[in-house]
Amino acid sequence: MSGRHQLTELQLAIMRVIWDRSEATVQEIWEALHAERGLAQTTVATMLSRLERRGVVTRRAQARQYHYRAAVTEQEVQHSMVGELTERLFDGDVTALVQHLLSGEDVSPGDIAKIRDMIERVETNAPETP
Amino acid sequence: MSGRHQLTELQLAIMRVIWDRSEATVQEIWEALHAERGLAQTTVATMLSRLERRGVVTRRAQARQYHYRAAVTEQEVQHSMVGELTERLFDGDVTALVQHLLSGEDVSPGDIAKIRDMIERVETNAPETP
DNA sequence: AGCTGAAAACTACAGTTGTAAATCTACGCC
DNA sequence: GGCGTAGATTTACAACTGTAGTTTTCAGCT
Repeated sequence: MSGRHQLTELQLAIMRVIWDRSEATVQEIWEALHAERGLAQTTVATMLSRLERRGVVTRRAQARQYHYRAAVTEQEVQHSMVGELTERLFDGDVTALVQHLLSGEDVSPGDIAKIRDMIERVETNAPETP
Repeated sequence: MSGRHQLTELQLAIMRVIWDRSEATVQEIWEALHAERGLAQTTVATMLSRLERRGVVTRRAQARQYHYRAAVTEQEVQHSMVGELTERLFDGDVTALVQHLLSGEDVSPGDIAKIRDMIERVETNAPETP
C-alpha cells in the first residue's frame, strides 16, 4: 500500500496505454510509445516486470505472451499523486493549491469560467451541511 | 534549467527550512528536521552538497561554516512541480486537475466556499477579455 | 526429432536518492 | 607551535529508474 501509486513519467506513459485498452502486451505498449520516445522493446518489458513486482499491474500468460492489466485505477493514481503533492507543497491545504493555480498565468479566463461552473454544480448538488 | 525545480520530499523539507529563514547552516537545518525524521547531520550535509551541485541552493562560507541560500523560490518550485504533475496526469489541463480535486472527498464544503470566493475575486479583477 | 524465431528472463550499467560512517582540515587554544 | 575538535569532504552502499544487450526457452514447423 506504500508507493504503489506514485508513478514516474515513463511508468505513467505505460500505464496510460494499459488503462486505455484495459489489457495490453509488451508489443502493443511498445508500438504505442516508441514513435515519440524511441524505446527498445526490452525497455518496456523491463519496466513492466518491475511494475508487476510492485503490484501496479498484473499479468496473464496467453499464447506465448503476457497480457498486462492495471492493478490500480487511473483515478487512484491521480488521487494519490495529487494528494502527495498537496501534502508536500501546500501542507495538505487543497485551497492553497487552487489559489496557486489561480494566481499563475497558466489559467485562461475561459478556464476560470469553467472552474466557476464546476463549483456551482458541486455546490448545488452538495449544499452547505449535508 | 532542467530539473532544478523538481524536488523530493526530503529535499523539500530542507528547502522549506531555508526558505523560512532565508539563510541557514547545516546545523540549523539539522536541528529543524532531526526531531521528526531522525537524520544524521551528515545526511543533511550530503543533501545540501548535492543541491548545491544542482544549482538549487548557493552557499557562502562564513566563520568555518557554510551558509546556504535558496537559488530558487518556493513559488518557482510550486509552479514547476504543479505544472509537471498537471502535464503528466491531466495532459496539461488545469481544469481537469481542479475537477479532480472537487470530485474527491478531500475538499470540505468550507473549502469549496473558499475556492468560490477566490474565483470571484479573480474574475472581478481580471474580467472576461482584458 | 531438430531447428527457428519470438517472447521472456537475465544481466548490466550509469545516475539519483536516502542514509551515514570515516576521514580530512584548519582555527583557536594552551 | 602542536593538538583537539567542529565542520567539511570523501567514500559507501542499497534501491530504484531508465535504458538496453544477451541469453534462455519453448511452441510450432519441416
